[in-house]
Amino acid sequence: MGLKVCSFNVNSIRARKELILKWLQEKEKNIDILCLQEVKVQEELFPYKDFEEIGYKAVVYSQKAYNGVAVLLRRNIDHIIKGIGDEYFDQQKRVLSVKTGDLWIINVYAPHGDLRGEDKYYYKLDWYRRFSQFLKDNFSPEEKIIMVGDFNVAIEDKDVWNPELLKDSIGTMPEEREAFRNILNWGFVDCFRYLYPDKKQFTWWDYIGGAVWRDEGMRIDYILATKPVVEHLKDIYVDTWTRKRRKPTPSDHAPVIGLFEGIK
Amino acid sequence: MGLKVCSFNVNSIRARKELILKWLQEKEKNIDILCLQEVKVQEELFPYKDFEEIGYKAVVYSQKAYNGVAVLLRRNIDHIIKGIGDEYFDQQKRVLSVKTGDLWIINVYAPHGDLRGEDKYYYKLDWYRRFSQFLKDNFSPEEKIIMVGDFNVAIEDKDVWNPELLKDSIGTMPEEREAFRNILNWGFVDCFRYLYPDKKQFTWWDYIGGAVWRDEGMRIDYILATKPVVEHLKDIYVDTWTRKRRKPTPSDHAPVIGLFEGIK
DNA sequence: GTTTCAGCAG
DNA sequence: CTGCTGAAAC
Repeated sequence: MGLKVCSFNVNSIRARKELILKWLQEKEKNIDILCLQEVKVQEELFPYKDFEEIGYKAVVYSQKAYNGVAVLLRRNIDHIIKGIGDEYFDQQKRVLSVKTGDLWIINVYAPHGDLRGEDKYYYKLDWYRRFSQFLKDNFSPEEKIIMVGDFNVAIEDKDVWNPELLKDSIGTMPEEREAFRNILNWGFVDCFRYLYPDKKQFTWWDYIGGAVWRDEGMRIDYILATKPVVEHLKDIYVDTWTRKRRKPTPSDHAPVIGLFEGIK
Repeated sequence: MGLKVCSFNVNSIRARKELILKWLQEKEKNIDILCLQEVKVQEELFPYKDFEEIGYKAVVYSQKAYNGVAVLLRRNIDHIIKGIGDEYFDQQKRVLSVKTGDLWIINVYAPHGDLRGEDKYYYKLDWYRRFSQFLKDNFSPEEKIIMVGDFNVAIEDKDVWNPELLKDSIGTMPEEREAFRNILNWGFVDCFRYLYPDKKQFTWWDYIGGAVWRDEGMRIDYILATKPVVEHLKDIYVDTWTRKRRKPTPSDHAPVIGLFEGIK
């Protein structure tokens, strides 16, 4: 009777629909809240029906070709916030907040970024600043909040397979880490690292060169929780069932799954 | 101990590979000579290996994105002619001739054409003239020749589902029919019509509107044979096993299969 | 309706 | 390496 929450960057809901449905039915039958990133589809074209048939209501905030997030759940939907309240940044559909009971779910797809000095490098840092503001404006660390998603930052060196090789690359730069750290400092706990201080576990592996087979990846997908929720954290793990296959082609990310017990 | 010859416009060997292999192994296990059209792939990228594994040697004459033909066979390859000996027309890879024993196989993908007066309308008629010349230059009607392929012409009104509706459309125009008739008159018999003078049987159905389910098609794929071969013709049929399905997506054409008995 | 490509994004 | 778009071809 725990609460099972999943964050999964699917890299296109259309390309991945069959695999996700199979996974939900054969491997992870009792996920309560499924947060998807990079669904890359117009909202009207989201396959609502397929997920309804297995019991999920879908809240979708998305756009054509890029970005797009969705929260699928088997619980009441009591409030929805689409975007971060910024006309400029909300041109890219990256954040969807859904309240169920007294629990907020914030589903995030942070910008990928680029190398230092490039346009997208600055966009990412600016986005993080604006996103911090959004959190401060709408939530309090005293509330029950589970924030999940692809933050496109590996918070520590132990979260990348080869820190020397990947020093100062996208997702490991100190200024990116600081931007993400600000979010945590506001009042979130990194659930995975909280339970497993030393574990090497990645959530993303490059498609190129079959990196997943040598476990050359990064941990950039997170389940974060405010203090009132962390108390209920029971376990958290990365499920490579979808990722470690060739056909049908998987997402380059694996889902992260958190278990919370005794939460209403 | 007959000879089974197949003509199949696959509309991309890469998109269709799995379906064709499945069909060859589950439905048509004993095809001796398989002629493919519109393989749409660079020769280096043709999946030679997959067909070798089930016993076929592949001779490929193809190009990127458009056109491209291949002859797959389980017999000796004694001579190969690529193209029609014309630098201009051979920019489009449409004709591949393979000799096995004293039997010639000529595999043809004729131009699609366009409505009267358009560039591609003239290209098609010009191509037919040049192709006639190629036949005269290289072969004799006294030889054993099986010529197959997508000729993009429905030779008679009974070869289209609605002759009134499709009058003067691509593939039914009198000048296209005359161009194809010239080929037949040189010394080829239309094997299907020879055995079945009145049968309504199409080989192509438009993807649009699910035409195949209402049998709204055209007969534009043929197996032709010179007199010394027609004597051995036993049967000919269109196999809709691949065409009548939704997944994996089939070609818009169905294969035509001819049976010749007592041929060396 | 389906496939191809280039160009872009990740 | 995989995905999406938009145009062109059929």
